[in-house]
Amino acid sequence: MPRTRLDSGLRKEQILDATLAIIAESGHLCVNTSEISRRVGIVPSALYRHFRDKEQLIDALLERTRGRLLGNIETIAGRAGDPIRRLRQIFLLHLQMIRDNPGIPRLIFSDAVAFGTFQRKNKLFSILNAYMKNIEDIVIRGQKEEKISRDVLPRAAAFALVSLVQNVGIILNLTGGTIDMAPEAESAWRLFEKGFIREENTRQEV
Amino acid sequence: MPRTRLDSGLRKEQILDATLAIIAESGHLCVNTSEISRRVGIVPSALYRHFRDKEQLIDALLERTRGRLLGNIETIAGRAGDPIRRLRQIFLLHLQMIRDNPGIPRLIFSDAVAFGTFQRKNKLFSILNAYMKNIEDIVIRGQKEEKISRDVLPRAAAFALVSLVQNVGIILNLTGGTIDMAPEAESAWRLFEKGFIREENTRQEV
DNA sequence: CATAAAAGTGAAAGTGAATTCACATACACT
DNA sequence: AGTGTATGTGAATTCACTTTCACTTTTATG
Repeated sequence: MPRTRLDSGLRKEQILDATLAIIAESGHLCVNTSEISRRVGIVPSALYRHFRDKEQLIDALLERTRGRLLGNIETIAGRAGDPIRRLRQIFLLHLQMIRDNPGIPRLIFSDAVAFGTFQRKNKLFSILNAYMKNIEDIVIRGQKEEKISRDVLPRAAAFALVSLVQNVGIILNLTGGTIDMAPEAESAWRLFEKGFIREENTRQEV
Repeated sequence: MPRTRLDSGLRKEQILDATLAIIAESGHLCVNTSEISRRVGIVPSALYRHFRDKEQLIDALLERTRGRLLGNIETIAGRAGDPIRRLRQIFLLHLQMIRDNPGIPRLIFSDAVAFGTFQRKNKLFSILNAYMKNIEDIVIRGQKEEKISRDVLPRAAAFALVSLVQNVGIILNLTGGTIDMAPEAESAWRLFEKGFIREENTRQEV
């Protein structure tokens, strides 16, 4: 006997929230229809009113995450100001995001996604690329403004940023939130920044 | 009718090899008894002559991997010579190892492991720690020898190295080996190295 | 060459999860 | 109030595994 009925739009959001929460807590292996529905307060078969199957549910979650992830970065990337500072802002913002939504890196890099369909792998890779592209653009502009050394490969900088953030997420997951390597990551990023600064600037400053 | 019979020790190795190969190709989600046994050339139930259950099989694989991973690094870490060069050797060695054995990072960071039993998570984390400890020690010795800046947090350097290597592995997995970010990783590492060098050294050189 | 232990086999039981379907009911709209 | 539709339910189905077990067959060894 149905207690309450909800508009499918809202219910979908609830279902995606529940799924992300499960991934955050226990990994995608623990995502199953009964656990999702239990959290939402409906019965497993009711899920199929809102999603064709589990695959489509995961796809929807990935799509929603994509929007949130890229929306955030594009706001900062578009800002004016010192490029090195902006890079650091993005770096810190995403460390924060990982802390708040531990399910996101887990979703993005989970095997469920990595070894889903061809399409899904592509979508995932396109998210990663779009993300890196934003970072590269900042580096390139910084180089035009003569603030960042021409020696720096924009893609390498983007790669480094993503790597550090991601590894914080992985270790957070691995240790169940016990060990937070964000300080190490920040410290590592500062080393990177040293490498960014233009030689001429250094000489002028010293 | 059994075609050939093998000593359990050899058969175990075969089984572990097959399992690692499956993980490399398709991720741990695709590890199942029939696929493993198919590759080895036996029947699923025969696996139980060699391992109590699937859990124990994965544990054994993890244990074997641990040995190989740490054995390699300790060889280099123990060597004499310029600490910055040694760090780079370790970095490059592990990029190579990932290329040769794409299953290893996948195993180490797969959810199957991360969300296995408490013990398994601990074992995994202890591998990571042992790995990082080796790197930290090199940095610390480098600082004593006045070759690496005291500003560098040893753990941050270890974290950075692991992050870069790991992300190469992840993207390799994600793109099915199509995209190899090792060059970006190497380039990023060079930026790090700039941060390592002692200020005094820089001033002397300039 | 006899034989016991180790390794392998195939069938079947047990499990848990995804999905389907016929049926029930809350809600919006008239 | 009456009605159609979207949402929810619970039982049943299907499926892919894992694991057990009684039975073979190989192989090493005395």
